[in-house]
Amino acid sequence: MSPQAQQNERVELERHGVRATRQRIAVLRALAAEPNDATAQEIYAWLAQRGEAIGLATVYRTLALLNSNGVVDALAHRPGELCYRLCGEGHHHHLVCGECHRVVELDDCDLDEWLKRLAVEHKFAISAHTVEVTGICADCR
Amino acid sequence: MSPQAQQNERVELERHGVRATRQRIAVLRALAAEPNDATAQEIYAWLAQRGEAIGLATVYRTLALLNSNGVVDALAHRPGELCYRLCGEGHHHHLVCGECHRVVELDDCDLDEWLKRLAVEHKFAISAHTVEVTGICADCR
DNA sequence: ATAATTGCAAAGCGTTTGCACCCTG
DNA sequence: CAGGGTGCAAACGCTTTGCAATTAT
Repeated sequence: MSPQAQQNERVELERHGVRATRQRIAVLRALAAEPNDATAQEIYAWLAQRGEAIGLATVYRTLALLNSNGVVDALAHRPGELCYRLCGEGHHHHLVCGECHRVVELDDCDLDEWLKRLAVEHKFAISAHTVEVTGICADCR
Repeated sequence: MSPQAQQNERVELERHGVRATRQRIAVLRALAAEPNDATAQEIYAWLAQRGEAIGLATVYRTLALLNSNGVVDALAHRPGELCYRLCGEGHHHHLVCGECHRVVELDDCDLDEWLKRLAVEHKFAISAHTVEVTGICADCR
């Protein structure tokens, strides 16, 4: 990878007040290369295969850090493991293909009105909501 | 527990083509006693505390079985563990209090129109969707 | 310089499984 | 009585952690 390309990841990390290390830049690159979501183990394997010297624990620590800084999304489609993916700005949900695991990022969320109604009806202060839509994409049919 | 009370659980199990054993009846009773959701471990502890002789593995096996037979819902609010709860009939979503983990079952789902639009727009055959709304309930505020 | 980050290996966690025994139907 | 169900303990897979060595600012 060119020093030029690394520059993007470095800036992204520093923008979030995170120290730019070789390993963190590598994880960010792996995420950028993956159009869908990936588990920590998959990212580790991807990097190892390309000769990146990085420990599995570091991958986990980095993903947790990036997630808490809002750089990556953590999806829990299956119990017992988390999937991560670079997230766009703002609030959004995902449409996942059950066959090939392709993920489409949805940018519109029509739920606000419904949520407001729920808040009143059940006397909840609603802080968050997740939506995950599953189906089969055109290519898998 | 009275033999009378056991009868309800027995019928419920047999209705789903599941053999009624002492342990399965006990798990069903534990679920019925829990207004919110519970993990396998919590159900095991609840039963053990009441002197029910049951193995942890059996609790896991029973919950998996009941889930695949549509008797219980499995929610994954937290990574690495599943929560189970008796589910009402039909399609519904949950409103969960992040503080006390109280769960409110929502019976209206206004998403159908939105989903239809997504299906067309992204050429997906949509098979399922999950929604989970998190907030703080009135009692915890 | 020095405080943060890393790697390794060990521990932790919830969950699953193999197998001999037991019970339901 | 036959086949499914159970208990135990060991195995599992993913994730986290302790600690000494390394690295970024």
